[in-house]
Amino acid sequence: MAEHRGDQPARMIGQKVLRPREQVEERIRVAILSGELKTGDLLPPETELARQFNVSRTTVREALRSLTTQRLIYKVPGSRGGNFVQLIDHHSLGSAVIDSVHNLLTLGSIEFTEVAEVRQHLEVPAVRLAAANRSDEDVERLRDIVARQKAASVDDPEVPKLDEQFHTLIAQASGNRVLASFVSALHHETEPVHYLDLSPDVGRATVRQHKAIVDAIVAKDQDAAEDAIIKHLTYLRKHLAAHGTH
Amino acid sequence: MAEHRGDQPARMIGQKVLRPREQVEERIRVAILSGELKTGDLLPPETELARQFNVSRTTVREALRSLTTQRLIYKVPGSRGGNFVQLIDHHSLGSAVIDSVHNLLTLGSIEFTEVAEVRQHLEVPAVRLAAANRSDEDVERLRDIVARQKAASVDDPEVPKLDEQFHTLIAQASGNRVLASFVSALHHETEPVHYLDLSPDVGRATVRQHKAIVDAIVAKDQDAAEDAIIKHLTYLRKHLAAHGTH
DNA sequence: CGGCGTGGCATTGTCGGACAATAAACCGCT
DNA sequence: AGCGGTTTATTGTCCGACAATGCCACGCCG
Repeated sequence: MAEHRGDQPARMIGQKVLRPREQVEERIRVAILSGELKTGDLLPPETELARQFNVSRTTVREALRSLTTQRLIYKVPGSRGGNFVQLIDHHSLGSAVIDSVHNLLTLGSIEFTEVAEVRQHLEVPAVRLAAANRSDEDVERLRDIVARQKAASVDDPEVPKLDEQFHTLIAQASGNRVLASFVSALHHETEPVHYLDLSPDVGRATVRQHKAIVDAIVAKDQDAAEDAIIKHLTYLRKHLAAHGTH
Repeated sequence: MAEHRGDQPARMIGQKVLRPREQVEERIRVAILSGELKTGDLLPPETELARQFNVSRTTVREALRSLTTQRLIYKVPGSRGGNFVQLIDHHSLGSAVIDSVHNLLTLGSIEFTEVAEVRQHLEVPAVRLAAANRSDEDVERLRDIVARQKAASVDDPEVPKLDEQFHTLIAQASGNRVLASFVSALHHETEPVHYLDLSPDVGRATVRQHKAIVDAIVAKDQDAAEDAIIKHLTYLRKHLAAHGTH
């Protein structure tokens, strides 16, 4: 182990030269993705990693910074701190989509309507699958949400959050985690607008439509669920366009 | 400008303390997302940024490393190199989805079938929109792809790439860039399997079905397009299950 | 005159070491 | 036993230096 930096001679031709930082980053990434390092595991201290890889702590830190931004690890300062392996589940996909869509929207590289359109197209299979695959707990959670929506007044700041939870819950009940992540993420990015034009009438209608959707899911009636969600989405779209969505 | 580091006293209560790296990163991010810095623009050298922000180059570099990982900038070493503002369009969304889905699949946090299922659900609205919104150039490109697929032999290494291009082109023809990014990304992650069991018979049938889809899109017949894609997807699913997808 | 190596130069990449900031654990005083 | 200061392990930042990179200009040579 007396090898020193800078010795990658006589290797396969055409092999791209990897900078030290890239190699360190890749080695740690592979260790995580292969399961060698599991969720919650604490990596060795940066000085120790630097010693093991035989690079400077600066290089190790750049690799760790990149992995942190990729959400593969998270950093905790302090005595018992360190670099921990981040939990990586389907919510990561949702976060990634949210970030990217948010950037694209503020830059004007995509239109708001494109996001909303995709979300609506995803919600139809989501309710159908939910009606097919829902568990009893799903039903319980959905009824709870609808009850709280009925109780909330239209100017309650909780309203948008409840609506997002409602649609997210349905997507989760579908049993397809990719679908759930997409619906949740796209809903998160399209929600703020709903919040604007919310009259008591619209609020009551929304709750009624939500209830119809839940009833269909409870009855495991896929066609009824599809009808209900389409009515709901159509209703919302109408009451958005009326408000002038720039 | 004689202020020195470390002086953030007497500020709004509850205001989270931001580390220097976070502040630098945020300032640059805002500059990019606000349009102050445009695609292709060259940032000042790291030493100059360090001087302007009154932090060390190390800190600037960590901020830039994070922004690089987020694909907001890219770095070029060398004399005329520097940190450039990355092009941020809807393809960024596709890349983000690909990366995240890939991680989740190799970690076993999501199932392959979940990804394939969502993709198939998205392809239906994609062909319908394509039939409605296609341009003449879209038609040209699609016909070109199908022609090349017909010409290619089943063991041609181009086959998977052509299939991905075909489905991606349809999604692009829909006019919805979010939809196009999703379909393209999910297809990219689910394609390798198709590649396995590919007999000449299946190859011919695939080309025939592709042609039917294109014909429907050319005719702007949404219902026919939906029928055709559903037949195609069903056919593929059957010939995948037969092969035993672990 | 034109190609081509070659050395200069600006910039990023890495190094090494020091110190500051952080936060948990420890210890001692009451 | 509670409380507060102190120790300690680790990440965060600073500094200065040098290596690596890759464009550019210049000059050598054909």
